[in-house]
Amino acid sequence: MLRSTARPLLNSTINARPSCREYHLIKHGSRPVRPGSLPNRVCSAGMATDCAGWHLLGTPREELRLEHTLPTGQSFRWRETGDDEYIGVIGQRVVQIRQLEDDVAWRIIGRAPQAAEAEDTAVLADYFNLSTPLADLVRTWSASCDHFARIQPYFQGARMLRQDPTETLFQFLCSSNNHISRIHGMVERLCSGWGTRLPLTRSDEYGGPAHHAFPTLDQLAAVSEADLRAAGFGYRARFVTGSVARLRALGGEAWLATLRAGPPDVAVAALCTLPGVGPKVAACAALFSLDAHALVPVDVHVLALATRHYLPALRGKALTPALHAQVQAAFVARFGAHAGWAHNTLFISELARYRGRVPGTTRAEEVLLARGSEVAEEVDAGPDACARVVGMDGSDASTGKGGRARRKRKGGAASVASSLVEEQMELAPTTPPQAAA
DNA sequence: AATGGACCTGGGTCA
DNA sequence: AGCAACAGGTCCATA
Repeated sequence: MLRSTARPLLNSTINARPSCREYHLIKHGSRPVRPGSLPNRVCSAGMATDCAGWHLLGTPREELRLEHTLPTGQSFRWRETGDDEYIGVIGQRVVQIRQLEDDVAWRIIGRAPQAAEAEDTAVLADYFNLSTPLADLVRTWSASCDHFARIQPYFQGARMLRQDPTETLFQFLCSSNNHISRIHGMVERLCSGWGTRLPLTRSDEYGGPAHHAFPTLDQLAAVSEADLRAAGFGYRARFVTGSVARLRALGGEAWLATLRAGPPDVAVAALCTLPGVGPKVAACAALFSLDAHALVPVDVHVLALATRHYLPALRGKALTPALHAQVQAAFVARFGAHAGWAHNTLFISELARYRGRVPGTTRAEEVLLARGSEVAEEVDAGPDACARVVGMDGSDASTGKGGRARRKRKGGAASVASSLVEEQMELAPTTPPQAAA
């Protein structure tokens, strides 16, 4: 279990507001923490008017960064409510959570009656998988993979969550052939429509929408395919009702929970018997909720980075179950028992919204693909010329689907050129961000 | 065993 | 301003 260091937070982060300078004792795990050290961000105006209820998770930045963990596609239950601040639901609790300079602060702003306050800390620690030390793993992975070592400093604290199995399964049942913003809405409608509402306990600072627990299987059993279609689920409506029925026949939530104890391949095989669940969705559910830390959900992004860095022979091949297994094996061979965690950091670095954060890697490729052969000649001129071409000063705004579409059309030539640029850029020194992002 | 198409919907791109 | 292609896949029907 991670433990917070005893050192006070930086003076510059201390809030000067009188209401926050009272000596509340903020419990952190079994240890009280002097709240005089509660930083500005926690007590800032506009949200909190006092320090009551806030706790520290005890996670330095290399262990947990919210921006790399909550909105990056593991869970669709969090809403960004401010700069590095989120509100979401963990089980029966509504949680407000904020990134601090070198820790994370949280408090419960709503809960079901049966959710005991005494268990709050344990629930948070479990959800954030705090028994697994990410920083140690990162050191190991960085030693065994140059590419990982290069991109990781830009994506610190990308931690795997340990979510509820039922909730995770249905979230990712919605994810097929879909995009994140829409999945978020679908999950939200599922919860608000059929989940139990969680009463707010601190309504003084919160004026947002109501929060709901994820519906239980019994609650979901009352939902028809027509209901779901009306709620915008499209063809996935049938997957949801079908999986609900089958799960209930198998033993419901309790059956799903037993998969945590068994081997990952058994869990994946079991999940794949559910309608709408294929290798990718099963791997997501298992990695994000069933303690299957070695599993790697192979989607188009992961396949792309895998062929680029580990399995060049697979370039251009279709993402079949057999290929999925090959990529999975390659990740385990390289990253070991927590390959799924390593994959998570690599995956984030491939996302469009984060592309370009690492100088000379994914951004270079993106721009190269967008410009095609025009750039290829520059590549031959060496890293310096290449850096000019790809706009290392950030002036080039070429991102998104355009590049992807062109990649498909350009086919092999662009791919070859892209790896060439990457090779060149790997030789160029990069300057990772320092302590601050 | 592998490949190709269909499938709902909507936010972001491009002409 | 509209539109088409696409999105963090899965299922089913074919050779």
